[in-house]
Amino acid sequence: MDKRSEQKAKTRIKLINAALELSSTKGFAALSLREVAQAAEIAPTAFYRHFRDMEELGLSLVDEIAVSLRRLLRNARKNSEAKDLSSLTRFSIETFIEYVNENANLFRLLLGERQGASDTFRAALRKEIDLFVVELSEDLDRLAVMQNQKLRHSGYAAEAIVTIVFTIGAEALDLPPFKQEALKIRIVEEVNMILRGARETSRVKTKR
Amino acid sequence: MDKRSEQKAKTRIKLINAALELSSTKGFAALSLREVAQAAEIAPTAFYRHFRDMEELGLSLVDEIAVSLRRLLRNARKNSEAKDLSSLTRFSIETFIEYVNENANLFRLLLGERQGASDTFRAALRKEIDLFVVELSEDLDRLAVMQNQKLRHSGYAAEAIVTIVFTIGAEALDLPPFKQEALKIRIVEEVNMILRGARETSRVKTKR
DNA sequence: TGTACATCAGTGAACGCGCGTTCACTGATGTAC
DNA sequence: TGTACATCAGTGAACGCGCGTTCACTGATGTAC
Repeated sequence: MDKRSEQKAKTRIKLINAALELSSTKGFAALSLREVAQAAEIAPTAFYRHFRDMEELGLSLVDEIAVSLRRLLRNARKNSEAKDLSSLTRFSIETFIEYVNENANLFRLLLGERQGASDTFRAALRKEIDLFVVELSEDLDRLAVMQNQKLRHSGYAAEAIVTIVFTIGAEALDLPPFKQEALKIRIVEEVNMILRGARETSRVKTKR
Repeated sequence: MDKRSEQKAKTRIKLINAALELSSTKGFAALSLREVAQAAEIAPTAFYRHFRDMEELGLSLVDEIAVSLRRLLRNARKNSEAKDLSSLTRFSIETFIEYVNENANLFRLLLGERQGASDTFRAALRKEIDLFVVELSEDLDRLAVMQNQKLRHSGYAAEAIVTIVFTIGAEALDLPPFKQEALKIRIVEEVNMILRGARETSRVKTKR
């Protein structure tokens, strides 16, 4: 690869990381172009070689989130075979919390700007979350078949689970590790509650 | 009452409303003291007669939210007698969506700053939401007794319900009224799912 | 009631500062011959 | 390979602007006698 474009790519990444880091404390909306440039160790004017303005940078951050979410899903699935539903749930939630800790800034952005940010920004984030819900919904259906069970409304169940896991999981960001264990338990309990509620108890269905 | 303090109170309310209105489009974090003052039609310097800084104003907004949430709860309870659980759920969620529409700006703030805002701000919001969860949890227990049912973990159920209703309900803010009906159905389905999962099917418990 | 003084919400000028953006530039890297 | 020119990521000065905050002030309202 070009030495020139290689260097450019590096600077771009520095900008993205700087924005990610700064946004985690004060929120993306409160960032200035100049402070991001400074944190990335370039002159403010060089910013424009990479992004038209802060909004465009923001959309790149959403892309980062998207890539990262897909990686999360892949990891969770990789180990999802030959397990009963209950330990799979537990395992997936642990994977998730781990991911949240490793990508704290990305995650804060994902949840923090879901409301309040610009329309474009908000829509882009919504799209990624919806995608995630669809994927989970398909996984739930597949699992149900494997376990000879039926789910009503796997779509609703998936949406409810994602909402719970993301929102409560976000609290992990403010907690010391030793308190995260209790959080995991809460999430696991609530997700199991949803799964139980989504299951068709065949006893009710078949007339005896 | 003092004519002077009466006037002062009016100006204070103007400041609060201005901040609420402005924050709904760009987020509270992005507001400047001067633009809030201008929207409230006072000189920037008069701001200091009411609040030490923007953070203090923010905490007053949280108070507004708190008052408003309590009013919501009271309304929902007022009509909660002599109804079966399913129509009560439906009714409560309708009350809630109505409330969200009427207090759109307060609600946007409540959800938007849950992440990302300053620590004080975030903690204050968390406290209000937790209070709400506790109240709902007690209501659920009371209802279960009335209906001769048992709930496991009414606390978890309440937390899951509040998370779902608030988060999905927030989407109502971006929707035209005719699309809100579908949203309500989604919320009702998901809440029922949680309630179903929380119910102890006595068949499982008693040994026949 | 009238008068003299105190209070205090709101004003307007002024300050230094960081902001986003423009512009002409530099100098290392890339390309054509 | 060497040379001459083109490209373009990053620079630094400069701009006008809105920011938060200070300060001495005004004038309506409140209070004491």
